[in-house]
Amino acid sequence: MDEKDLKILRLVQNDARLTADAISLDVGLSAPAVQKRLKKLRETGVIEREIAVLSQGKLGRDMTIIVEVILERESRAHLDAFKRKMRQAACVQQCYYTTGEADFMLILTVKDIQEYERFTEENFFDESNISRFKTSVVMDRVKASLDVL
Amino acid sequence: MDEKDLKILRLVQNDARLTADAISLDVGLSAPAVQKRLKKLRETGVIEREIAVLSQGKLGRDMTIIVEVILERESRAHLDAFKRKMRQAACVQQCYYTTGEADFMLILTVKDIQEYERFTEENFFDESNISRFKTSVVMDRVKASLDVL
DNA sequence: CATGAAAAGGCCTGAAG
DNA sequence: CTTCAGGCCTTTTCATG
Repeated sequence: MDEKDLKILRLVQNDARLTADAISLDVGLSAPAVQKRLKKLRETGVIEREIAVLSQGKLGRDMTIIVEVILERESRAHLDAFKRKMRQAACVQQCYYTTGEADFMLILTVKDIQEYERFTEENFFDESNISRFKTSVVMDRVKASLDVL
Repeated sequence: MDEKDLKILRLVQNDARLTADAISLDVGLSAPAVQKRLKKLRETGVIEREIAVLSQGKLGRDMTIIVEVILERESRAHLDAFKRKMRQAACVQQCYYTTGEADFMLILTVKDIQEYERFTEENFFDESNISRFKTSVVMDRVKASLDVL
């Protein structure tokens, strides 16, 4: 992992379709050398995966909601059950288990507020283990980068 | 946008390196037909971009922090200034302007708590427009999907 | 108008220097 | 690491439903 690897990573984390040839010009290596480094970065897990980012708006899911959840009981079994539920729920994009007031922080994308209401009924009200939850509607997605470097 | 397009999108949002040939088997089209659909999906912006997801842990930035920020004054100028700052800050991965108690919700990744402290000093304490902020440290990143479909 | 088959071009992957 | 050759993927072209 030298400076050239970092440069390659900065490029592909913004555009995974760049050809090795294009990268080689920026980095100052031959195209095969770049490919070799990319292969190693994938194998070692530095590059976890390569994905297509879809437009939420064009797919009719342009509403983003943030939810703080506080559980009633924080036993291991209850925590795991809640985590499992969030992983399965399609509209949950991100779920964090946190310190502080809330136990969990969720970021969801939905078509409209009705879809969110349905989500809460299926995931918060049926199960009595939710103490309370606080909903915030996102007015502006100011920044949504995935850049690590 | 028919069912075949949706199937293609579901595949590439998980793995953008799939060949058109591999996709064609799942979708029931020829490889060129898949390529043409992919091209159109890119041109129309349904596929916004294709990126490499890097491992935060392997790059030494495995600490995730969530911050709720409440501003002192909510004038347009102050809002814009804060948004601009967040866009520039490298450790800010996501920034949302929200309804509810907090004005902004941030998700950052840092190397350690010292880096976060530095961030707060540079962005929260120097400027008097921050009323208060609440920090939560992420213990478990339960889910971090980007799947829209 | 979108699909499929075949050919041309470009890109990636190995070996040798 | 680079150069070069081989092979795969992609991208046209063109004919078809």
